[in-house]
Amino acid sequence: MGQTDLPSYHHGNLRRAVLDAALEAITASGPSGWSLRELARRAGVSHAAPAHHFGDKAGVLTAVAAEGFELFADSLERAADDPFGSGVAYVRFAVDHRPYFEVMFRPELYRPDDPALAAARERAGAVLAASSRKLSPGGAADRTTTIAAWSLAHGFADLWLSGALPESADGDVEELARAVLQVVFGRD
Amino acid sequence: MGQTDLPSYHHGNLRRAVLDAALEAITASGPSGWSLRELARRAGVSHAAPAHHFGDKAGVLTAVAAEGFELFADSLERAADDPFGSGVAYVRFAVDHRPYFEVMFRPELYRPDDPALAAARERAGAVLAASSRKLSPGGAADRTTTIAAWSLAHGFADLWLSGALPESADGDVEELARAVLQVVFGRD
DNA sequence: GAGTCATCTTGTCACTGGCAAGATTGCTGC
DNA sequence: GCAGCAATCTTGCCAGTGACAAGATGACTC
Repeated sequence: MGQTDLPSYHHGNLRRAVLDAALEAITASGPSGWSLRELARRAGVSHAAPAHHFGDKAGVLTAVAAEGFELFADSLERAADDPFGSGVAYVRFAVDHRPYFEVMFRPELYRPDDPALAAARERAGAVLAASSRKLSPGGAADRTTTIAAWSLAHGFADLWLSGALPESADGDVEELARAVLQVVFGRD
Repeated sequence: MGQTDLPSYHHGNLRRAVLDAALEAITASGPSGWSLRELARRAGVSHAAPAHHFGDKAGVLTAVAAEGFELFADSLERAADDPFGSGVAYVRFAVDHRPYFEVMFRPELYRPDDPALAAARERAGAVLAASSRKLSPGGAADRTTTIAAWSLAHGFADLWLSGALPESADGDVEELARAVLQVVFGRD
């Protein structure tokens, strides 16, 4: 019985543990309602351990945003055939991965020029642009239509998450999202 | 020469001074990038003075949100005749009163059940609802159209403020907003 | 099994939020 | 014109936080 579950000096995967703790904390109390030391406690390490991996609090949020944009790009890619489906996927991502979404579009929280983050953000942007290109193929209004579609999905997601829509309380997100997105995307 | 501009014990209008300092600080570094003590220093009072008026940090942000919703309702009222104009006013408000807007739709930052705030929020909501009622008069799709219009304006404003739109760098907000809003509001 | 280096700990400092107790001053009634 | 009162603001304090420095531990390599 030599081997016990005594905590070893080296955690093994502290980086992931801190990120997971951060996601939980953001879910519970927003992107600023927690401390680095609290994440350290949740991961069972000393108060200064997270700093080694992330530098500071902004470093943690940068990593969260980067991972978020990667997952976001994945989600959008799976629906890239169809602009309407991309819109639904946009809203679904916001609701299903709320802690990521709450950080991603708030660049003052992290370091927007971080290379890994910038790459992920641009990948997501490219997928989004490609899918919206199918909305109004060749037309001169391309850019305007793209921004309108993006704004609609983004605004709906943001209003839903903030609880501004009374429907947030009990309604079904996807059902309402489909009806709303139809207004611009013009089909079912 | 008896009367000098020596700082008196009583500030005179500390509440407003702290609010103004908060608005400046939010403009500079977001709704969480500052401390109560910093606001006190800016207002030239002791570190505990703001607490008397606002209780704590959430109290300051509650007051900011309440004032924001009042100003927001005022802006929307001036454009209430016309749904399209309301949409433009929505975006204008977000851009012209950015620090307010950045707090208003983030209820985890303040106390959403504060009476003054709730009243202001409901006033703004009522103005918005009244104006959007003119969009699709009598139709069954009323609620959906309303949410779509709201989402479009809100999403555009949020994306613009976050810098997600490349156009944020140099373009003219109102021009682009008008073009984008037209997609749902369907006129110029 | 010695050297190397990433990982994690301990210790520390200035700063923050929030509370308690006291000082100052405007105001109200007389 | 002044006594008493209540609002306003101050000083002092404490636990908790972010950030840094220096040292301990152990995994990995040759």
